[in-house]
Amino acid sequence: MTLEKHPYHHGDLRAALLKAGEAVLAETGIEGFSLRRVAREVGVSHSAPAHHFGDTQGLLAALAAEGFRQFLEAMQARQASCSSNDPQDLLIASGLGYLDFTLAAPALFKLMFGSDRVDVCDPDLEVTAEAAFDHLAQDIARLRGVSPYEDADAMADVMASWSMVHGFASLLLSGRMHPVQDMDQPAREAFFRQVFARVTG
Amino acid sequence: MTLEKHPYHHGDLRAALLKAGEAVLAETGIEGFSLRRVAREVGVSHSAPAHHFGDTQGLLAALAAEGFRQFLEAMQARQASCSSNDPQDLLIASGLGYLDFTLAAPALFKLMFGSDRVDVCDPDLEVTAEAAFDHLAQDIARLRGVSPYEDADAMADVMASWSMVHGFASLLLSGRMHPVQDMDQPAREAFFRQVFARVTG
DNA sequence: GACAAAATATTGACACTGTCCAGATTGAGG
DNA sequence: CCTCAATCTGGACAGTGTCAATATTTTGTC
Repeated sequence: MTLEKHPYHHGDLRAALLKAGEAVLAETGIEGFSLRRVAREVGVSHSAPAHHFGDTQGLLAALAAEGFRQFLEAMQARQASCSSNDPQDLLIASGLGYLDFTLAAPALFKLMFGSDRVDVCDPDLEVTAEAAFDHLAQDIARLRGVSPYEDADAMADVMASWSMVHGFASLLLSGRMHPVQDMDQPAREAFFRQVFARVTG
Repeated sequence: MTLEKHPYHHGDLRAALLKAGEAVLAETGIEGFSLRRVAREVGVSHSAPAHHFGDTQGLLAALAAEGFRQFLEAMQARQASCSSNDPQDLLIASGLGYLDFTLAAPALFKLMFGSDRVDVCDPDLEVTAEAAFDHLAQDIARLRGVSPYEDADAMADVMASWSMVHGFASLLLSGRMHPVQDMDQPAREAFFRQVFARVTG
């Protein structure tokens, strides 16, 4: 068979669907997302994805899980490029990584945190989401010298920090925070530092 | 004609569609929302809504605008039932109203702040959203003694407060803030007060 | 009151969607 | 080699949004 474009078995269809799915999601947003479109993109029949992800919810859950991995990486990357070792600076770095991811992959972000269209009970998704939360918890642990899981005040710090950065990011995406939207990136970061410092400063 | 169930002209179809639309939205969520379903609910042909709202985006924009009105009312209601006149207490009351609305109409909240499926440029929507924002701005003006529109620090206060309460509400809805989710209402309110106080306290 | 114009609602069509089901193709283990 | 399970295809079905053509009613004007 010289034409090897369409072997009956794709080889690694699951990975290909995830990759294409992410692209489609970024292009069309959650509402325009279509399982058939993803299959078409990969060059496979419209009901092939079902064998790997069940239904649309399943694929979106897998994408969300992948999103949480990238999300964690974004926070870690900002911390890695942070010269300081001050716990406060490291927390802020996480916040900036949070924002980086949000702005880089808005549709994915909305999927992870807002959508009714994803199976929230997916085990892999729960694990990766928990890992991202844990990262923030450890930031606070380093800052307060006590684990949030053992100290209610520290847990309140986690919730406050999380709410602040998440609200900031969400409002930025929603298109309703006009004053901040119009800033360029450096100005926005400076503003965010100023705002974020209130909660832990 | 003795049977007056289906007069050709509905009378006030626009209002009926809005009402049914809100119910459908609450029941099925944004992703499951269907224009035909709303029309069916009202007992009218599947393309009748087009004459009043154009397309789905149009109806959803109108619903979102209506949502912002209720949203503002929820904040005002909490303030009205607030015995204190302390600006700080009034701000917190707004925050609690913010939460009230979020928990009472989660789908509407997501529509107003998160959805790609609503026409963000709808004039009525812009006005009502602005009015809600203004309410918060006045809370800060009262607290700081200067208008946020004329003072950058006060505007930063607005953004910080808004981000905090919005993040708290969003995370609560997202189902990812487990520690707070499991609280009953009084405990959650107490916790929110504690968290929210950090940003303006 | 009569009649044209505009607003309102219906019906049918089209392309698209997700999901189910029966069948075709392939790879792996006995 | 041969069976069996995994994988993939193609067709079917009900549902969707939106468009265009048509029907009905109200409104404004003479």
